[in-house]
Amino acid sequence: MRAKADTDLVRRQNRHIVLETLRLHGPMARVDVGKITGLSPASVTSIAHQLIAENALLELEDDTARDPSQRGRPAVRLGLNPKAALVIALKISIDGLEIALAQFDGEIIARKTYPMATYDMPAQLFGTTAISTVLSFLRDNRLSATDIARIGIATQGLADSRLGVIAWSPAFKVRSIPVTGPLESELGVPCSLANDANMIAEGLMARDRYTYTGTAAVVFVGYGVGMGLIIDGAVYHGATGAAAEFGHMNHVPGGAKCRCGRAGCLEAYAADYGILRSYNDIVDDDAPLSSRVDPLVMQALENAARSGDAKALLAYQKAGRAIGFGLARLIALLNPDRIVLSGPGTRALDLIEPTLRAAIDEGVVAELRQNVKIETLPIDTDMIITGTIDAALRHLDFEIFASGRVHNTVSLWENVN
Amino acid sequence: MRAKADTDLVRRQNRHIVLETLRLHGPMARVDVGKITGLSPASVTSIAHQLIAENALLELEDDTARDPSQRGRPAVRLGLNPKAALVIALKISIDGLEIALAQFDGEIIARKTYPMATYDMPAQLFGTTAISTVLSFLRDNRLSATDIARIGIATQGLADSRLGVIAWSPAFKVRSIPVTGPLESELGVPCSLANDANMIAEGLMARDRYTYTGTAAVVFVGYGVGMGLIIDGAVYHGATGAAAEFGHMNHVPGGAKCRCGRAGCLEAYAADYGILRSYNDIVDDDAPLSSRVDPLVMQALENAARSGDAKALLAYQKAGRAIGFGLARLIALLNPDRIVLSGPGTRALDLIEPTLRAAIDEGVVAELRQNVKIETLPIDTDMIITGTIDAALRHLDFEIFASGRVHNTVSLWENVN
DNA sequence: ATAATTTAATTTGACGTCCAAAATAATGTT
DNA sequence: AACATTATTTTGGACGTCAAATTAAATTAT
Repeated sequence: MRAKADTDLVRRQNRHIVLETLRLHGPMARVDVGKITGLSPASVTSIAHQLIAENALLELEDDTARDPSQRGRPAVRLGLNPKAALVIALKISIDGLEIALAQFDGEIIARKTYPMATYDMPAQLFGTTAISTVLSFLRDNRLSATDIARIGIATQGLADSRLGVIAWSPAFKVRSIPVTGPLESELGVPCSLANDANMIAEGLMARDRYTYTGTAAVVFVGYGVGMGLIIDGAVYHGATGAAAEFGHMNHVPGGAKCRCGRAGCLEAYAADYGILRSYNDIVDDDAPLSSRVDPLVMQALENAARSGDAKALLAYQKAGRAIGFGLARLIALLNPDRIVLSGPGTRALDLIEPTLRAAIDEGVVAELRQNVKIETLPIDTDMIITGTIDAALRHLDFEIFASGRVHNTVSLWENVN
Repeated sequence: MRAKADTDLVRRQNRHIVLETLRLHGPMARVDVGKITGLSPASVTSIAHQLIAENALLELEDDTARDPSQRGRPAVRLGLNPKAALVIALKISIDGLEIALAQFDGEIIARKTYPMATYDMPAQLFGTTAISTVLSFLRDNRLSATDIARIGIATQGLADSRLGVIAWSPAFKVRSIPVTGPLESELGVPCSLANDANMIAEGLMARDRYTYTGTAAVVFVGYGVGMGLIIDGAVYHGATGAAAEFGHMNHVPGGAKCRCGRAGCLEAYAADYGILRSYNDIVDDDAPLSSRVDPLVMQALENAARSGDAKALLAYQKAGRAIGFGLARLIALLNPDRIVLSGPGTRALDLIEPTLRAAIDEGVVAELRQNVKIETLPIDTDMIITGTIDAALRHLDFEIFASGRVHNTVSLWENVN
């Protein structure tokens, strides 16, 4: 049941859509905000007045884009105040921690990748190491933790975003690694943890808001197989925040052993290491190969397949069939309107696509199949970082609009300059 | 992006939660509505005044429940006006059409099952037959189509609720059967078509609103295997309204032939006819048996399995394994917090449950498995009808609250009496 | 019987929001 | 310099919620 509504809710909602409009379309005049949102010019004026007073918005001076033959009073464009707040994105990988610093307008103003031997770390050590790494990053940028409004953290594997714990990840030997707890208590900054594929979906939505309004599944194929699920125009996180573990959706009961400890996961057939194993003809119940495969090795395998190596081609076909049946199952269950294939693995799309499409046709009834658009998108891994930033900023939009009072951890213009 | 808000939205929203509260908890005093919704007594008075004037609510006279030692001015209970509107639920089965007539308060005041040889019908004939059946039902109840505010239709198989067409159903030999189109144009009543398992989920939510707030999957096992998916406290319909075809989610690529025309669907192992086929040892690529199995036959098979018939037991175990792996895949993908097993097939739960649970444990990583509650619920098939009514009434709540003006097809008290 | 007490519902007045319309501002055109 | 045009702000009315005061309708106490 929805909560009761009052005039306060009205203002919050309308402040929110003004912020969202400017974030989505970039700076524009008050009139244009009104046209897009449906708000009257009077209301836009009033809301903008508030948000400017709170330093969330700025009136832009540059009339460079102005047409000199345009009659009438010139429009004053409104834009997000880049200095309204700073957010940090953290990306956890098997061999390092990537940190990016972004302004309220989304511009990344600093980034650095720190080597970190995550795999052999005990569970408690990760938090303290991450804290000192972030602090060092902040020092290098002449900032302190109090200047940061929010930290978003993306990880491979199974993230329990409700508890802020990495339940399991290929980047770690151990399980149950607490992340947001130590970071929040030490740095005093609100943190959120999520799966990296979900953050790619966030990035995609930030980039192309009007395309992803219904239900879409974004598949990310590479060293692993991930998925971000967009349901009714919002990234779906599930009960504990671990949703859309497409890579560990079972493909064949009792099949190939997976990094996660189970047998027959889709990933064990379609991730880099799975394809390589197929090629090497290792029996299914062997332990999985080292989970990170050298890209050059994969490149060589692709070339071999393209130049007629039947065994190599078969390995890719097996991968395509696994992904295809996984998608067929997803289509039957969720009836999505769009599936996006992305990730480094799509370089070999010519090798896997025929069996992938055949498997979908074989695995799901035509009436369901025909309503879903399947497309390929060249998404670089950097979208994990940008998507994490987008998600953090959207959260701030909500905080700022929701309270009317700026959250106490949000650095206003005065604090930063 | 959400739409802009104004005072009109506030009233609509608050009218809606007042109606919803009364539908959920039954009649109560204005004060209590205020306590539950968080609205002030003044606002409840104002909203109730409007809704009473529109004949959506009534002040109840019966103070039977009143405690005579209760001091103070006696509370006047508000209740949904049973005569505010009438809705009809239609349930399409392979051999008949069930019709139920319900009041605005949800009480079913008439129902009848009409024999109808659906299976051999040409696609266009169903609509005209259904229309004349509904008209005959209405005549028997001294009503005309203009007295009906809404018709909800539930069907087995794949319903495209966006187009109002049955894409495919075991009740019909042909495909693409238009349903809402002919009914709406002939009767002049808004109609909606949905899958029967989705309507069971609607009924479950109407009964137990506070249990189903997050993500839950309701499995219905019987002559087929269906599923209703509740996501974020609302039944999920997917892009075309065909969502949650769990029964036709592939289990084994190239496996047993299914009624839908594909091979290896979960249903082909776990529905009555699938279990019977397993028992009869028919090779997988044979055509499926007749899709409706006599319950007595299934009863005999169950008894055989319980008294030590190894082949019969194996058939049930195969069914459990198919459902288990299907649920494992669903858990990996959606990370739900609740799975409900229901339907006539759960009579044999003792036979299928051990392999079902083993398959889940085998098919999904423990960290995901442990967060989902799996329970069994004795749901009778009648919940398809009641759930369809619940869904139709909730839609009316929305219409009434949304417009403030009662929809023109809604019969008010004056029209009916 | 009558007053006091208690609880429910309504009325009143203040406040916040949106919007239409009028007023003002800032430019180009004649 | 007056006019036309476009953007923004101001004004005043409509409508929502709510707190507080008032009214209503019962029981209990005297």
